[in-house]
Amino acid sequence: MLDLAILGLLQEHEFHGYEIRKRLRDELGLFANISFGSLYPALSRLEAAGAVTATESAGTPAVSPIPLTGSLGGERAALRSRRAGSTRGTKRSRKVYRITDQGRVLFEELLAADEPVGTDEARSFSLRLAFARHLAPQARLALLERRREQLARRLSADRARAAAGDFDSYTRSLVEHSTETTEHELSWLDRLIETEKQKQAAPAADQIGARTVGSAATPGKGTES
Amino acid sequence: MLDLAILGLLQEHEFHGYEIRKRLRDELGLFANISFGSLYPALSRLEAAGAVTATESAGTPAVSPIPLTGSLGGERAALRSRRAGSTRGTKRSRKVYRITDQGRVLFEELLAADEPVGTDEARSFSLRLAFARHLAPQARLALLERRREQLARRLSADRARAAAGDFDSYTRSLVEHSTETTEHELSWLDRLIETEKQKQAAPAADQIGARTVGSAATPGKGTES
DNA sequence: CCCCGATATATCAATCTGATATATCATCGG
DNA sequence: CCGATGATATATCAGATTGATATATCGGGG
Repeated sequence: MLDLAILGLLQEHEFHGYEIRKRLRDELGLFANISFGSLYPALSRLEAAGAVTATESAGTPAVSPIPLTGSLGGERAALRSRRAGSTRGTKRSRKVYRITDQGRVLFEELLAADEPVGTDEARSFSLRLAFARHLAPQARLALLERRREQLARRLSADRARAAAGDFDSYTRSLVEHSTETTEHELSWLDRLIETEKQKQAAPAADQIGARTVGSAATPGKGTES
Repeated sequence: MLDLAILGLLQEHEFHGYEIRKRLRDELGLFANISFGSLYPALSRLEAAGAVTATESAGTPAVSPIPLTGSLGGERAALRSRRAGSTRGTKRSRKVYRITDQGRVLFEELLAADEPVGTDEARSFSLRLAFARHLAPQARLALLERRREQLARRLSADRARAAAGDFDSYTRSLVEHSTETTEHELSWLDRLIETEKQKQAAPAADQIGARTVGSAATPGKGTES
């Protein structure tokens, strides 16, 4: 779960641990407050797997106030070890993580996989949808429809429970609300699917060659072994 | 989390592990599929804490097909040890769990506590609401209003995210849907709160002495064991 | 000057999931 | 009668996550 989120964040930018946490919290909102006890082990995991590289940095100040679309392409000029000269502005030695080619492959696998990544189906879907722009139109549609099936299953389960109906008023209200929420999400998803199909039916012409994943029709390589 | 769910189930019935799992899955629906790796340790935990007692049973057949509202009050007549005579119908030696007075106290504490029980706020609230009938009207209202505050916080966070708006269409749709869902739940909660307040304003006269928790006004004993 | 809050990394116990192992019993087909 | 399958039933393990705690640096307010 976290692995996918981290790799997704690192797609277009390099970050250090503490800031990854902030981004995940403030931007996506999917992870209310990731624990450092999961974040740092996840980063170690990814580093051990060769998906990211860590660079000890004495940290280029003025980056903190959220530049977002900033360029800062290849400047790994820091690396004064720790506690070297301290050019002033050395907030504190940080580990800056950058995604590798291997990491991009892993990202694509995690993103396009059939099974939910991690323990929570809803979270898994939301996370993947947040990165859906990295998926091939085909895989994107598949993602939406897998989620649709999940919700349909949940809806029948909810309805079955509602029909059984040996509940007190609180539990009944809970089941009813759950049913409504599922219906609401289902209709939202249907709209998304409809939009997606129209988008694919139309030639659209622009940005077809964008970085995509999971389509058997991808030209050349097809690295997703 | 699981502790509260188990104790809640055992309030009005005794069960063995496997069936607790089924009940939690089929009735509440809050736990899609509890792992045995959490269920059995939880039962051991509760037993060690003196909240439940375990009785090795050779198991009274014909209980399996979901009697639900069945009486079967005090028949712990089994207990032929394991593999004794086997009166036929001895499914398999099971451990039947029964809640203790200490367990009821623990249940009330967990149910009325301010902090979410376990890791998931939504789940924690749903679980507590499902057992809200065991709460004093006062504590019940407090539960609803604590949840209301959570949702209000989430709503502002969602709106802040939506306002920032540097998203692609998928993420934007996600944020919008999340906002709508939160609003929907908020209005549901407001209705619940309103109903609850009216219920408390009206004398109602009947079932005031029901088992309640967290009210300093609860009358004596109340042991319906 | 000192404490506080933000930044930054790290580790620990407790818990939960998913997988796996073991064993009994019922049912259905051959 | 036998074997496969699936439901019942308990147990344990590795891996992931949370919440708490520890450590350390830095800027600002009182």
